[in-house]
Amino acid sequence: MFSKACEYGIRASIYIAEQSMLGKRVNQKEISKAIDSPEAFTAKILQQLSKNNLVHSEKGPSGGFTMDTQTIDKMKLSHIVFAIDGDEVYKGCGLGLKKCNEKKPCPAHDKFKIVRDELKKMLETTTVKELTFGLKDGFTFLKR
Amino acid sequence: MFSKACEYGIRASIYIAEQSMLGKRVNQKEISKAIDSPEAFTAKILQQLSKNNLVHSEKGPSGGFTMDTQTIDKMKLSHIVFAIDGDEVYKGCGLGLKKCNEKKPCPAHDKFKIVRDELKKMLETTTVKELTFGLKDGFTFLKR
DNA sequence: CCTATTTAGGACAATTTTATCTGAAATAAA
DNA sequence: TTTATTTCAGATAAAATTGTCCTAAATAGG
Repeated sequence: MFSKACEYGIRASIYIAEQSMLGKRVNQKEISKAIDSPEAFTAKILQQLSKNNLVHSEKGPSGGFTMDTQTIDKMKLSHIVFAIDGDEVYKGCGLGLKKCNEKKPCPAHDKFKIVRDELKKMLETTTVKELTFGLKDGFTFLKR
Repeated sequence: MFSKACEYGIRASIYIAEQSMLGKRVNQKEISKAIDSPEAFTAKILQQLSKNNLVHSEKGPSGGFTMDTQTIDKMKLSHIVFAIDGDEVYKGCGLGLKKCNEKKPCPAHDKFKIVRDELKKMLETTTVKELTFGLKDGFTFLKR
């Protein structure tokens, strides 16, 4: 559904948010360990998130990544997905047609529309913050 | 959402079904022209569909691909997707975890479940046959 | 039987995605 | 000021996906 980069990006964001709420700054190594992802590749994705102002980064010793309170409250999954994969997932044609729209739809247009709208709605309403809640209770997991 | 191979596979299947209902057998060249896909690559995908008994192929002059009436009536999108991409799209974890399930879910498990179930349902209930209906009327399109 | 046409199958090539490596820039602390 | 630590940026590598090419196998028709 999403690219590996996007999956890592979402997991990293959730982890950073969780740790930031505990007042903790985390670095690349910790993050990739916490979400079980390749370190260097994850670093690239963190750069992307940072450029898009979805996470805050600081260099130097005791540096690392944080997410400020405002962002934690506002950030939706759609922001991460858009920054990494774009909106093709829920805007593109299910059958891969370049110019598929209401006026000249592919045969499955309406069928896919329902699913894609559902996905879009989910991504746009789900906050990163709410996804952190289950973590501390040990109800949900970011690896394995 | 799906691989290119799968997108071409679905489009090809719809086209073959449509032509078969008109009593016409179609060959690789016609198919890739009709759905605007790379010919050799499409040939590979047709092989896959043929091996999975989703389409019928015949060699030699005046050979080509057909879909028998029974198959046209029964075939769902899920059959094509499964044959080419597998069931990862609607069974795999949205965040890419290998062992994500009800007992040990990822933070977004329930959120994704709604969407994936919707997708699964759509794929399992949508027939290739019904997708051909709009084509003859010029309401729907398989290319561009 | 011979030839032309078509699918089947395998090897190969190009592109995209995933992942690694190396050095520069920033910065905190000694 | 020096050193160690960290992110940033660019080059490179590996793997997967997408796409091509060539030959074999089947078969219809002359």
